[in-house]
Amino acid sequence: MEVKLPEFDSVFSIDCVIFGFDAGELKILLIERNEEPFKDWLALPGYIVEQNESIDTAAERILYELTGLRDLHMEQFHTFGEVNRHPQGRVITVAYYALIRINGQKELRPVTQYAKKAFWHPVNELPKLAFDHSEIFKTGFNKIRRRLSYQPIAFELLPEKFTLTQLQMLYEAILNKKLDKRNFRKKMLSYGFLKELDEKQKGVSYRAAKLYKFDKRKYTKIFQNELTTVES
Amino acid sequence: MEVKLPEFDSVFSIDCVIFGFDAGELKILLIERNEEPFKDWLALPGYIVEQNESIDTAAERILYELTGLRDLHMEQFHTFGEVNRHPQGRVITVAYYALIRINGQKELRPVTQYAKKAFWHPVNELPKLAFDHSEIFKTGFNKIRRRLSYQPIAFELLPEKFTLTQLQMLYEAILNKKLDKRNFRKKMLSYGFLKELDEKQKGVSYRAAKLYKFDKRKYTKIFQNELTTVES
DNA sequence: TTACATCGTGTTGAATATACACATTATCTT
DNA sequence: AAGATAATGTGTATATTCAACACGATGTAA
Repeated sequence: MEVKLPEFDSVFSIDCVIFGFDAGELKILLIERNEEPFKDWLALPGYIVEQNESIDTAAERILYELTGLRDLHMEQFHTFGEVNRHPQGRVITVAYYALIRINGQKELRPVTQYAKKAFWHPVNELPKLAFDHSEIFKTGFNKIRRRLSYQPIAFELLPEKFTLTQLQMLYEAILNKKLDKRNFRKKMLSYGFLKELDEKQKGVSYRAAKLYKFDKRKYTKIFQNELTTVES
Repeated sequence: MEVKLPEFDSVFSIDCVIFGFDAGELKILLIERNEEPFKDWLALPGYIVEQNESIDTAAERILYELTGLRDLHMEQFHTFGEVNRHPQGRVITVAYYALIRINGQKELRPVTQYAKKAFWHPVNELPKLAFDHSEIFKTGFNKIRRRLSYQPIAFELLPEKFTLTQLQMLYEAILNKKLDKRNFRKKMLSYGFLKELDEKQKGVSYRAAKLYKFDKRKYTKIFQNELTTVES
């Protein structure tokens, strides 16, 4: 080390926008804060990056500590660096998102004291969130919307077996518009990564729909072809 | 301030991937470093964010200091946060890109001592760069490639008046493939944001081509309509 | 005047996207 | 068991977009 890096009172943090889909509604994961500033406020799960961990690792750890959720594939989508976004000092935050299945089983249980609890909240009618988290959410939501229109990322939100109507409802929830049933089905099936199962929906009081499953192998094959990247 | 933020020996930095187009070639802006580490290496223009400036402001300042360029519209595209990406400590860097006109007039002249010089270098055959800058460049290049396929961002690289052939050559340089002349023209003109001028190319030893100009007003109108964003 | 280099232009067929309605099926109720 | 209910599952016609493809016109230079 020939030159010392300057020492500022500044830190990095991670905030996570985790989308889930349940009961026909799109939701995100919020925590209730148990720490100042913004104690008792609702906020995105987020915390400070340790000095010896990469930001991707930090994102996983932080989400786990605040919500008990693990092993989800998150991706960074934007970095927020306004000077006064944190009242206690300079904090630049890297925002990540993920789409996951809300599974009745999975309990949301913070493993640190920083969060009182973690829970799913519908994306419509979100309350005001701590810090600039409302803006972070909005940016993230717009990202996945746009992404959904050219990449089939919706499957990550659905249970393993799902009906085409469920899939369509999810698209409609994210894109916030009605889609045509026949055209939607035609298009989805034409991709070739939906596998029709020999099984039907259970427990509905009307004609049960066929269940489908997402064929990841075919999906990645198709998806890869669409990306042209430089390697050199 | 009730709780103090932790004090790590960690800093934010900004790195800029600035694209230009000249003599039919796509280029990026590099500097020759005048500081350890990586003294004398080629690198992307980049430096440390001050405590009292937002990252967007920092990006502008840093680019100016290292290259003399001002007032360009940069956008962040990714944040690099591996633990050991900087040999002197923990440095997380937010990468920005911009597309600009290389103007014969504009001198590239660093105003700080951190860079010995700044210059344009063709994106093909880039040498190994300092830090993880080769990777940052690659990520940025892939970003603009993908972006070019759904947003007409190429105009930012061309002189104010340009021919359709020049525009096509630029697309071909970025996308790295040949395009069909007639289809390309048809499509570009169909957008309606190209304004045909009453002027022709000068100084060529063959039939001169018509000059066009980019109509920013129409462009933004069309462009806005394509984005559906959430506001609430 | 001739050679050269690039400009500028249209059509056709294929693929994709859009608009649109009703008979079928399983369940529930009486 | 008959009828009501609620959602499933399916096809066609039209418009739009994309892809492939070649050559005469024009200006410059020798």
